[in-house]
Amino acid sequence: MRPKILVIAGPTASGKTALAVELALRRGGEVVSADSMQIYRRMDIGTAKPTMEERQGVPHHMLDVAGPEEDFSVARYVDMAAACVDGIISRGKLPILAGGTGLYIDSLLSGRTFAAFDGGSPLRRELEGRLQLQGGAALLEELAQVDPQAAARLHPNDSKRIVRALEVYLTTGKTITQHNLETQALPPRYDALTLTLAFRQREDMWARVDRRVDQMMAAGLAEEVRDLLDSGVPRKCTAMQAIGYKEMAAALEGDGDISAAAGEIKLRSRQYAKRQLTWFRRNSAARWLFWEGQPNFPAAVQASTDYMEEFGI
RNA sequence: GCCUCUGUAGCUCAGUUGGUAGAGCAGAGGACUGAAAAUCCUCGUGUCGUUGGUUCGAUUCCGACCGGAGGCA
Repeated sequence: MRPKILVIAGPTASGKTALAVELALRRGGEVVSADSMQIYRRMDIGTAKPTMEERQGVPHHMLDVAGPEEDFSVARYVDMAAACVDGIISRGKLPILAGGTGLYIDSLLSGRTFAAFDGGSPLRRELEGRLQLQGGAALLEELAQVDPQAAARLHPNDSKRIVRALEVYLTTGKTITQHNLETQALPPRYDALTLTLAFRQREDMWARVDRRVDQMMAAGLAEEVRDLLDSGVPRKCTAMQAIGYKEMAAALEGDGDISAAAGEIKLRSRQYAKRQLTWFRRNSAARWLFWEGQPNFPAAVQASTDYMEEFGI
């Protein structure tokens, strides 16, 4: 029998943290973050990492587990987060997986494994070089020779995935299609009740996102980014691709227009939230909690508790 | 007051030598298996400022009017 866990998903600024903490306090749980950017140390304001006050004494895992110059990955996340979840279970408490990175959540729950990967391998550099010279269509054609199914699903412009598919085949001798099939056949690691938070009206979500960005600016996002840059964190690393960081870094090293950067951050955050919703919508088993205008936590706690009782956690 | 330029999709603009129009951005939807806050795909009918005129036909030409920008006095 698979361990049962609670998952709280939702787009950015939908209230995941507050609900997770509240439920953890009531039920005796610990929070495991499922956020690809809160992973990094020294990135607190821009990632809206829960403060100590917000955590209210509830243990939080998978925050600050990597340096900003490090390159993290889903595979590393799954390994580490699974250990956290299992530890919580062994302590007799409820694991609450809370976060907005759909790939991380699904990968952890499904028990998915990932094909071998070695960072800056010569093969990868070669593939990327050829991508520049010959273009995606040529590489896609080459992929079609060995893995027609994967090639059929990929668009010539989707160079990131074309390169990875070729890389997987050339390093493991197994096509990514086959790897995916095998991994899909694996039994899920956990039995999850997923609660997805969302705003009924898109405009309400935008307003919330905008307000949150204003709060980040007031809390010193510009200084946080400045510090990262000053300490030598390269602009191109994964952490600096986070929304809020890349725009602010560009402003700080460019025209210095901080308020224009804030506007850009709001825009990118809204677009990100939309993409998150697209991801979450495909989980047909998820229970959705919709906010009417503003978040209503007492009501959400009540609804969540009902669902949890029904689910048996 | 006069002169010049300008008014086209939510925004910035292109265009039609007269046959009712198209890009970027925004927006919507989708994808996603070791970068995922990343990356990629699909979707464009709007009184062409208003109103007269010329014309088989005007958003396109002409006039007037109403916005906007600049110049001269």
